Amino acid sequence: MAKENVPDVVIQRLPLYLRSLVHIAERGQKIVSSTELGAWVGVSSAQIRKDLSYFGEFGKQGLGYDVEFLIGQLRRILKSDQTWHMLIVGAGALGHAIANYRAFENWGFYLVAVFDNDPQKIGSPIGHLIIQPMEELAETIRKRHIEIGILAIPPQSAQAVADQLVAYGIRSLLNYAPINLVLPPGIHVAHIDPVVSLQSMAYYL
Amino acid sequence: MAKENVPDVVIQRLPLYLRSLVHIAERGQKIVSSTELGAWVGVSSAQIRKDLSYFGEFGKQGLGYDVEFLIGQLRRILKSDQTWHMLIVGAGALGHAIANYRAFENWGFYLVAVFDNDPQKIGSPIGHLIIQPMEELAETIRKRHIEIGILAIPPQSAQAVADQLVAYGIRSLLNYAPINLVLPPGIHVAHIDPVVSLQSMAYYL
DNA sequence: CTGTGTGAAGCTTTTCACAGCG
DNA sequence: CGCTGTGAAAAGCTTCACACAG
Repeated sequence: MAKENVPDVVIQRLPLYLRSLVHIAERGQKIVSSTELGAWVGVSSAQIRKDLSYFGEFGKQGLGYDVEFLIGQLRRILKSDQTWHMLIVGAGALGHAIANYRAFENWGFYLVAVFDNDPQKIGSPIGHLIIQPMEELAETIRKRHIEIGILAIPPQSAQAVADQLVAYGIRSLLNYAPINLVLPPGIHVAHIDPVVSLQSMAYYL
Repeated sequence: MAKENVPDVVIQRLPLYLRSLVHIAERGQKIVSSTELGAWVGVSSAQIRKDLSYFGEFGKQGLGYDVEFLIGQLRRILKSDQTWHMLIVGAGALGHAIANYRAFENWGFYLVAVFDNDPQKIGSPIGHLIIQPMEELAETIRKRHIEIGILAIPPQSAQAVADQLVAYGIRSLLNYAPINLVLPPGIHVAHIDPVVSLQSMAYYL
């Protein structure tokens, strides 16, 4: 399906291409060149052509790329054309904001369970779900076939909860806790830490 | 202050070093080697030594790095030892979660204003602030010396609001809207888009 | 002996530039 | 012609390996 070994950095750019392509499609545009897409995303045209060439030949020479076709190909490559089940641990302000975020389903990411260890919160509704106690983690992951965990908890407990999730079979983690998780090889983690982003930007101020 | 031209990728790693160093300091550890810090962060020891060498000689040969000293140096390099003023545009669920996030002040980032264009919301409290109308943007940015803008609005209006912020003098943007902003050179943008993170991870599933 | 700081080597990623096709 | 796809060249980044200092 995918070619040999594709650089990590390419995989991180494909979602950006996809996001801009959707935007271009919504404007009613049918065809796009690598130069134009590159201007939207902020990379060179050669970069885009080279990145796509890892996966096949999607363009028409002398013309460009069919926008809808390329969207479909990127969805397939990024596995956003199938269904994934996610859970959130942590039902604070952040957990609520994530649970009510409407953009996940479009891309095949379905939130199917939310957990918290606060007895006050357990049983309360959150979006269309009910907050569950941590004791039900293992069983819910197995029964609902959950592949992705989202951590929206304080940093003190993040490593321990991440270890639990991995022990119960989770292979991908989206970590909103401001701490670096140390996990076994084969587990994929993405960190979202606004302070880290701000600090990188502040360097240039 | 900073050496010649430091690669971007180095600047993006320094906040990760800082975050792990704080964690190490909280455990009461006084000295850390590049090998140990690398294990926490997930990079090689040579990488850490090389990255730090762009800015000076912070370690003691045969011993390692003084944790508190290195924290201080990284704070200085990343300009987290000074005060920055931020505003949020968008007072929805996400805007509220960000406004109530307690981790910014530790690093010198102070939220001083929140804006929304919904008349229903204007005047309501959010954290210790009051939601202001968009008409007050320009004046507030100037009077409060705001350098950083946070976008927590729907993607449809993100580009227009970003253009406004830049026109009024904002140089750094933290964008939570799932759209790629096209901005003039010299303006720094960091994107936080959980769908992009999830899509990159799903590739490996 | 331990662990930093750093040129040099090795590897990865990006850019170039052009053949080839619609 | 215009724009893709792609080897080859260039640039950038990481790792190696060792002199040196405590």
